[in-house]
Amino acid sequence: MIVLDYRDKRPLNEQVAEKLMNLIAQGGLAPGERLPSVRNLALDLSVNPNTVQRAYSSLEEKGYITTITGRGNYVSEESRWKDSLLGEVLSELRETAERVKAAGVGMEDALKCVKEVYERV
Amino acid sequence: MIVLDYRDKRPLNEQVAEKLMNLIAQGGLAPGERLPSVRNLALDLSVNPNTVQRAYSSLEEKGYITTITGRGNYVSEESRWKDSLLGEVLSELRETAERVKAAGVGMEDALKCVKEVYERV
DNA sequence: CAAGTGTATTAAATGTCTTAATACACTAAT
DNA sequence: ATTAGTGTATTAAGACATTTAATACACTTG
Repeated sequence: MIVLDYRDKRPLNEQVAEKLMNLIAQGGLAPGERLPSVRNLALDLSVNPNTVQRAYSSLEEKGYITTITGRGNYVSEESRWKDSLLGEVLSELRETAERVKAAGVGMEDALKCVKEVYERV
Repeated sequence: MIVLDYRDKRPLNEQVAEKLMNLIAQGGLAPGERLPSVRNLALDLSVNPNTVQRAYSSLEEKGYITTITGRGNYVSEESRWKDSLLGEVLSELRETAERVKAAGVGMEDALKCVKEVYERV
């Protein structure tokens, strides 16, 4: 389900959170679906439960999942996170585009680059 | 010349390097121009000389500046860094585009976003 | 020679991340 | 009620990166 990259310098809890978020955003985890328990996912990933819990906490804070004590963590309805995700991701794209532009890349090349990503399988 | 952001979680030496790199890429520091000495910039930024030196080292490694022991650090000719900067920046754009796509943003919207950045003054 | 330069080293302080070992409250099934 | 499984919280310890500090050395220029 998830594979951690130990060469990546980012904290494990962030990696876990991001990968789950991507899964949710792409529909790999449907709204209402239950996530693995903190302890189970920690076992799967060979990671400390605290690390998984931090990942889950940040996901709940951002609205991707809903936590029910004693039951588990469930994927939220799309309406809970869709808008903020779009906003976040588009502002990231703007920032990157600014940097690309500042580096002297022409608009045509930048657009072509984005297009290629979309047209790839 | 440079202002550090202590709310930013990234290391100071990376911030210094990035801000100088942006200045160079945008022509704020012309090729051949001399950079402040390690000690002087450290004083200006209220930062340890070691921190500035690390920033300068990474800039030299990437070809943005040329270091001459006993004399100082000088901005390299554009040809030294232009290509690698383009590559780096385009791969960053690809990564961001992947993320934008994964979040469910349509290609048209993504392209429009990039276009708007370029058409802005 | 003197001043200013880049460079290197060692030590200490700090902060974050991660693991580990518990403990507690809640929920569901029996 | 008991039990198993859940989320949550706490404390301690270690590993690691970042930064500061205090030096020292080699080089270049005037």
